[in-house]
This record gives sequence, C-alpha cells and structure tokens, in this order.
Amino acid sequence: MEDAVATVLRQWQDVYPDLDFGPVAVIGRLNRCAALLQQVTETPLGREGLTRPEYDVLIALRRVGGELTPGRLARETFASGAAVTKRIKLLEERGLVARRPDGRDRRVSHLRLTEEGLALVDRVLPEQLAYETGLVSGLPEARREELAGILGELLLLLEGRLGALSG
Amino acid sequence: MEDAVATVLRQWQDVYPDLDFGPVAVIGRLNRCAALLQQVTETPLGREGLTRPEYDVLIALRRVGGELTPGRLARETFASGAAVTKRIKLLEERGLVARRPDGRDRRVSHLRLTEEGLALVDRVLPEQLAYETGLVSGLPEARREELAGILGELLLLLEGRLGALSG
DNA sequence: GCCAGATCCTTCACGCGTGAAGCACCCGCC
DNA sequence: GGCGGGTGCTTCACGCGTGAAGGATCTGGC
Repeated sequence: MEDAVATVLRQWQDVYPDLDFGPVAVIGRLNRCAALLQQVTETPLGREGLTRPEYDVLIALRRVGGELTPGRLARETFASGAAVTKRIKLLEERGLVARRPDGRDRRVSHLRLTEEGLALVDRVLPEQLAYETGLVSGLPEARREELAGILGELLLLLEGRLGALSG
Repeated sequence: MEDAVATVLRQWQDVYPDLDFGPVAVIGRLNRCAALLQQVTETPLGREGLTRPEYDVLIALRRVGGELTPGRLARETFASGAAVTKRIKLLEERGLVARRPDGRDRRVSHLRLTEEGLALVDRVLPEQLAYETGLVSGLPEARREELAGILGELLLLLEGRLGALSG
C-alpha cells in the first residue's frame, strides 16, 4: 500500500529515468498533506460559520491576549493587508471583533475580541484542537514529534530563504 | 533560534496551559511550510507564464504519457471538474494542449500535450526540479528522506480518512 | 425501441484573495 | 512651520476556484 505521491514518483522515474525526483517526494507530499488537512479542518469550523482564515484572525487576537493593529494582524496571520481588511469587516459585522481608534496615530486602529468573540474562541478552540488531534492520531506519538521537529527545521530554512528574497 | 510556529506554540501554552497543542506543532508547521513553498515555487513557473495549477495539468499529461479525459485529469491533479475545465480552456488557447473527441462516448474528449506543450514541459520540468532541490537542500539528505517517509505515512492515513468521509 | 437514472463535462453566480492604486496621516529636515 | 518621503490602512478591478445547476449522452431494464 503506497500513498498517492509514491505512485506519481514511480511514474516519473519511468518517464525521466535520469532525473532525481527527491524534492518532489518531500514537497509534493507536503502540499498534498496540507491540501487534505485544510479541506478537512474547515469542517468543524464550518459548523460555527467560520472559515479557516477568519478563525486564524480570531485566534491570533486570543493568542496575544490584547489588541492588534490590522498590520500586525496581517503579519501574525501571514496574510496580505487587503485580505485582513475584508476579514475584519466581516468579523466586525458579526460582532466578534471590535475596533478602537488610536489616540496618537489616526491612521491605525486597534482590534480586540468582543465578549462574544472571546466566548466563541474559548468554545471552539478546544473542539478544533481535539478534532486535529484525531486527524494525526494515526501516527504514533514519537513519529509525530519527529515530524514536527523536521518540519520545524525546514520551516526555519524556508523562512530564512524567503526573508532573504523578499526583504 | 526558533521557527514561527514554535513562537506561536509558546504563546498558546501561556494562554491555555491545560491544552495540548501537539497537533498544532505538526499541522501548523505543515500548513506554513506548504504556504511558503507554494508562494515560492510559483516564481520560476511565472517566468514561463504558468501558474502552479496549470503546470500541474501539463505534467499530469506528461506523466501518464498519453491522453487523459477531463475527469481523469481532475482526479489526477486533485482539482474540481470546474477548475479543470477552465484551465484546459486557457491551455488550449495557448496551444499547449489539444482535444480529441471520443469515438464511442460523445460526452468525453481526450486531452494530450501538443508538440509545443511537450517541449515546454521537457524544458521547464528539469528547471523546476532543480529549483525545488535548492529549496530543500538546506536539510541534510538523511533528514529529507526521513521527512518524506513520515509524510508518506501521514498522507496514507489522511487519504484513507478522507476517502472514508467522502465516499 | 424507449425511458429512467446515471455519468460526464460545462456553465453560472458568487466569494475570496491579490497587487496596485489611493488616501490619510506621521515624521524629520530645512 | 511646512514640505517631501515614508507608513498604515482601505479600495478597486480582476483572476481563479467553488458548488450547484444545466445539458448532452450513455446504459440497463422492460
């Protein structure tokens, strides 16, 4: 029994026997895992009427425990400014997030969770966590830690590399 | 020096000391790695005027070595039928892909790479592969293989789980 | 033969993210 | 003190993917 990417790799080796598809074994699987996970992890959030990116905004605010400016929020959730503007708009309309103008700099505002937003996160986050635990629970504990460790190394590399490219 | 997800995990442990964020260490990093990689791997393709999904269509046709129906192509690239329809349309207009009606079943058609499409793939794929090799080359060979292995296990699990959910 | 239901692809309306442009505002220099 | 450049957010037009609906075609049972 092999995974979908393993099948693809065998096909490639037949087509281009001289090329090394090693990176595809990593990157292809990474992309595929992420795609499946994103598809699936939206399911429990969907029951609360949230998308993943919206949830990401809410939990970013919860995580820092205080207020964030739109710009900080964009950096915190790895999203573009324009995307954050739209998401904030929706979350504000739903009463989950509130805005407070800055006294000194009138370009910025400060965002925080409302009572309702906080309650939502405190309710949903444990559920979501339990759900995600179930998704990876097929992998033994030691294997999961190994995976998290190597992904951490890779992530550090990629962040460095991207930082070098974009700024 | 820690990666971005490690920072986030520390914040979470302060906010909810009783919850286990183990799955986030895996899933969060996976998503973040995939996001960075997708952003970055489009760069060399962009020089050829291709998006990642378009490239995926082309290489799927190259990989199987023959013709594919739109439906097969959708399954092969893990995309929706509607998305494939649009992509085929563009690739046809650019002369990279050609369509041949089926003699027996007039609902379907068979897609193949044109000469030009084949030449494009044979030129771009090695470049792309070299580029991707560079991206993961910071990780030692053994570590990469370990990563590919564990990701394969996880992928197999997720594919099984998703298959169970969706049919 | 023919009809019901299944299959395959395409079309449609819509939502969401994007990069570029726009706008308001702050700061440092002269 | 005012002006140029920089910063922070929002708006805009657009592209792309999505799920649902549509339309054409095949197939099996009668």
